[in-house]
Amino acid sequence: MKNDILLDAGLKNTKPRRLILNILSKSSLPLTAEDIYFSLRKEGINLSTVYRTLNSFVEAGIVKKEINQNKENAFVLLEHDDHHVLVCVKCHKVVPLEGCPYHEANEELESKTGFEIQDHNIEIYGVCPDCKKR
Amino acid sequence: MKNDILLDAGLKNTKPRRLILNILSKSSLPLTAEDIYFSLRKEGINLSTVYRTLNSFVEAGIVKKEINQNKENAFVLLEHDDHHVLVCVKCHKVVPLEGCPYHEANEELESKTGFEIQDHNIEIYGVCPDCKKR
DNA sequence: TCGCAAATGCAAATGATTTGCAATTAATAT
DNA sequence: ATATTAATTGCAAATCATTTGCATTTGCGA
Repeated sequence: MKNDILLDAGLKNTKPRRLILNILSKSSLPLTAEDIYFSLRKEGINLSTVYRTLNSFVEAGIVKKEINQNKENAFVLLEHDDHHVLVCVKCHKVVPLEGCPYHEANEELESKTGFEIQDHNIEIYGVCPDCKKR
Repeated sequence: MKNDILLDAGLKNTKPRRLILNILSKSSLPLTAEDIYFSLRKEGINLSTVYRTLNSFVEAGIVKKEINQNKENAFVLLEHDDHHVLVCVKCHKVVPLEGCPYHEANEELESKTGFEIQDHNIEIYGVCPDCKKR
């Protein structure tokens, strides 16, 4: 069941962790520690706890730490990582892609490398049509 | 010529910027502001200048800000981004991949989206052979 | 249910990044 | 080549993000 995410990772099943996991699971965008702290303001969870929890989630491989569109440190559930995006190097627009042109290659990659592949993330950089006009 | 990178980006061609660009161009790994500051210690460049320069490089689309293996904020020349890596979600080992299985799809993607593609970055998450054993 | 290691909250400390301002420098027009 | 002007820099101080120490609480296994 779902709560085993924590147990499996060797983490005690506590209220702050359940709450934070829940918030992350509802957001496909990466969230900053502040974002999460704010969502939890009525629960009285401490900001230190948010940071400590996020760090242990990263350590456990549940969550990925990355830079969000606003250049802040942010956290996203690995399984929610927005896998395929085009990023404009001029205006920093981010356009999600449909489908995954890399799916077929996974099996080959698994046998070649011995990795058990769970997820992947593709970012493509270029100049968007709007910025090309300028 | 190479120095036009700065001019093209609308940035004045100054000594700190040339030096920082040069350091970035020699490293395929993402570097922290501190890393760069340290490399420049004999040049007497101020740490604020390093930060300001890196931010304007990011703004100009020359450089990407990302989280390095040590979970710090770091900067890498877009053209040096280590494009294809396997990341173990258990031990955080990073294994670079040879070749790019996504290369052929670029042309199709350009015509489909109108983007002028310059670069791309693929991260694949999974469990490495060593961690599978445990 | 008990005992203990792990987790939490709080306040304080640290570390990273940004900012204000005066002095300098690079690009532009003369 | 020089003067003009806006952009850039260095420095010190401020701010913001993140971590830490410690006393208290809580979850989990015996």
